Parts: sequence; C-alpha cells; structure tokens
Amino acid sequence: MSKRKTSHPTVQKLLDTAETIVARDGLVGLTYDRVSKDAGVAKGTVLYHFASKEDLITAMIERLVSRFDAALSHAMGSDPDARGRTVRAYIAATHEGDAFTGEYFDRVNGAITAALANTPERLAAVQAQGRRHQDAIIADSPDPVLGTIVRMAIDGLWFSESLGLMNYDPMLKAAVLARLKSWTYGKETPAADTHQDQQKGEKNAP
Amino acid sequence: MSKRKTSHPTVQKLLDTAETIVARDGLVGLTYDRVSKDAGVAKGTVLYHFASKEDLITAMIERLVSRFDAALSHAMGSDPDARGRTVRAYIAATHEGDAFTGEYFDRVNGAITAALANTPERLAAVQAQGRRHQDAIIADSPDPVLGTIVRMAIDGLWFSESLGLMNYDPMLKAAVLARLKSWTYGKETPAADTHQDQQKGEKNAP
DNA sequence: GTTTTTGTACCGTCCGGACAGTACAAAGAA
DNA sequence: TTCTTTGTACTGTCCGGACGGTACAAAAAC
Repeated sequence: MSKRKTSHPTVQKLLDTAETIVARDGLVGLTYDRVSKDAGVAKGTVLYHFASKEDLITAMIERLVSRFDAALSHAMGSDPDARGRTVRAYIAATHEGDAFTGEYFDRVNGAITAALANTPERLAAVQAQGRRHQDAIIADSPDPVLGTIVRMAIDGLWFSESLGLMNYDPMLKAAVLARLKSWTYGKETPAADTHQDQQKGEKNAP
Repeated sequence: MSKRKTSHPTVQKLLDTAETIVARDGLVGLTYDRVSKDAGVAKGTVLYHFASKEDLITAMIERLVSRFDAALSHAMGSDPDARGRTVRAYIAATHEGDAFTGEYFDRVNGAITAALANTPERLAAVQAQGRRHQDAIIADSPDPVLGTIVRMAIDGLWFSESLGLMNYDPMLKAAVLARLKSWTYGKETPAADTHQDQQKGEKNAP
C-alpha cells in the first residue's frame, strides 16, 4: 500500500504540491481534495501513498529535516577550519545558501514549524535533529556556551522570520550575522569587538 | 453586542477557559462547544462575546501581548541601571518571573505562537510589540548589535522551549543566561582585550 | 502479474455561525 | 408609586457545508 520508497516520483510530486499549498494557505488549507486536484491526480492516489493526513504531514516534516541536514553537511564540507565548524555551518545553512531562504521557504517552514507545536507524534524527528546538532556544536565549539548562544540567536532570528513575527533591518541583521560568525572561531571576546563589523553589510534579501 | 470591555468577568472567564483548552489540545481543540461547556455557559454566550472564532483568538493574543509588556515594564522598573535595561528586562521577563515560565505557559505560548504563523490578521499586535521592543533595545543598549543578539538568543530559546522543539541541559541553559545577562551592561566585561584577525571568515558567500 | 492509478459514490462527524427567544435590571413616563 | 420601555446578557437549537476516510471495480503501467 503506502510505505513505498520516498523517492517515488509521484510521492515527490505530492509532497511538492502539499508544500505549495501549505506555503500559501497554511496547514488548514491542506486537504486531500486540494492536493489531488493541484497535483493532477485522483484523490485515491493521494490516499494510496498517504493513508492518513498525519502520514502526509510527517513525510513533509521528514523531508524538510533531511534537506536541512544536507545543507548543513554541505556547508561543513567546504569549511577547512574545524573549530566551531558546526555552528558556523548552522549560520551558513540558514543564511548563505538559497535552500532555506526566501519568501517561499519562510512560509513553508513557518507553517510546518507551527504544525509541530507540542504535538509529540510529529516532533520526534525534529527533536532528534535538534539534539544531534546541539551535541555537534558542543563538541567542536571552542567555547560551548558561546556556540550555543550563536545557535540560539540564529534560531531566534529564523523563527521570527519564518513565522513572520519580526522584520529586522537588513543592515542590523548583516551586522548580527557577521558578529555571530566571528565568534565561532573562538578568539575574540564577544563584548570587545564592537566597532568593526558595522559596515560589513551584505546585500541579502529583506 | 460584542465589543465590550475586556475586563468583563465573563470575558475573562472565557479567555481563561480558552487558554486552558489551547494549552491542552492546541488551537484545533478550540471550539465554541468546548469553550462553552468548560466555562459552564451556553454556546450562545460565547458567541455573544466573541462573534467569530477569530475574535476569540485575537483576544487571547492581545491578552498575552499585554501580559508580556506588563512583565517587561515590571522588570525594567526594578532595575536601577539604565544601560541595556530593556534587553536585561527581556531576559528577566522570560526567565526570572513565573508569569511566562512553566509547562502551562509553554504550551499556551507555543500554541498561540503557532497560530500566528504567517496570518497577517493575527500578527499585527505581536509585530508591533516586537518592533517596539527592538527600538527600545537599540535605544538603551551600549552595543546595539550585541543587544539584538541577546534578544535573538532569548527568542530562540523561548521558541524552542514553548514549541517543544528542544530541551536544553539546565546547566548549559543557566550558563547561557548568565553570559547573556553579563553582556547587557556594556563593554566592561572581563578580558575585553585583543581583536585581531576578524577577516578570516569574511569570504562572504551570498 | 504485481504495482500503481483512476473515478465515483458515499458516510459519519464535527464545526462555525445564524437565529429566535428568555431573563432581568435600569431608566424614564404616568 | 406603578407601568412601560430599552439595552444587555445569556440560552439552546438548528443547518449547511466541509473534511477525513472508506469501498470498490476496473484500467493502466511497469
């Protein structure tokens, strides 16, 4: 019946469609009818691959988790400096690639994040990922507390943006990211380097 | 009809009830029937005070916003040091009082936060509050970028906890909070010495 | 010949909201 | 005082519609 390979083209197409719907209308807009119509398949086909709506949502979550892990690995792979590599890749994955930036992904991630809130069944994969990242950050950060703070700040920024709660000034945001990144190497004291990263502005999308 | 004073006892009772429901079952569990039954009033009464479900949700959000502002003001009022006062109060309000801590409020805040995701109609009050806080932080922080980072880190921690995404080790968390707080006073942090290289990681990718 | 897809008809449930009506108290009118 | 009006608070029922999921027979596709 359903537990087929996730690489199945129809499965991917359905997940893409579901993602688009969720990005536009949120989780409430996600119905079998809508998915089937938008994907151009019969409703029965959607049911065939995803026996319940929870299955569909879970699959979306797992795909996002995998994608982020891939982006993280990629960023780590191209970083020659081992110290603080994980948390630096964390910054890169969320703000330097294009996989997890932009309006569309903000909306998708926002909606999916919202769908996670205190729903233990859905949280498992994400919690595991969070713990894994945290362990890795602790392990390779010269200053684990500082590394954790960087991660939390990135999280805060990410949540605010994907949920649409805050809109930081691009210049300020660029300065924040530059400062956070400089901390990952473990040499400076956070409160000391107050003057050099201000004009380090990047173009970065609003 | 509906637009009565929010201090009306029945209104408060209904909001309390709605909050409890949301804390237990999330937003999806919030129905007129449930609220009326749990509050011990007729369904019509709920309709009388909240003409639509959106009204009810909006009222819950606004009450939470007010509460947080009150907690922030309170924390600021008892802080003699003007430098970084806002962001320090931000830390205190989220981690030192009991108004915004604990399992119950994590669940309420998580569910409500989730309900905000990219729904412009509901976001207004929260966005305004976010901007207000940001302006205040910028205004009284000795180092605005650092102040913003502290705020973002607090946000990240707060989101992770209230959405149930992460569970940080209490010791680590305490160390993080202590470090963040120490930064709020300005640059007289210990060992504020050298700031050399800094361009080592600035090969900017985007 | 097994997997995948289609198409349609259907069911039970739940929910938002409309609505008509009751209870009552305060404010005038007599 | 007594009667009438008016507005507020609250009640309980009802309905249209949507949605998740079932059932199934049969056709493609691999």
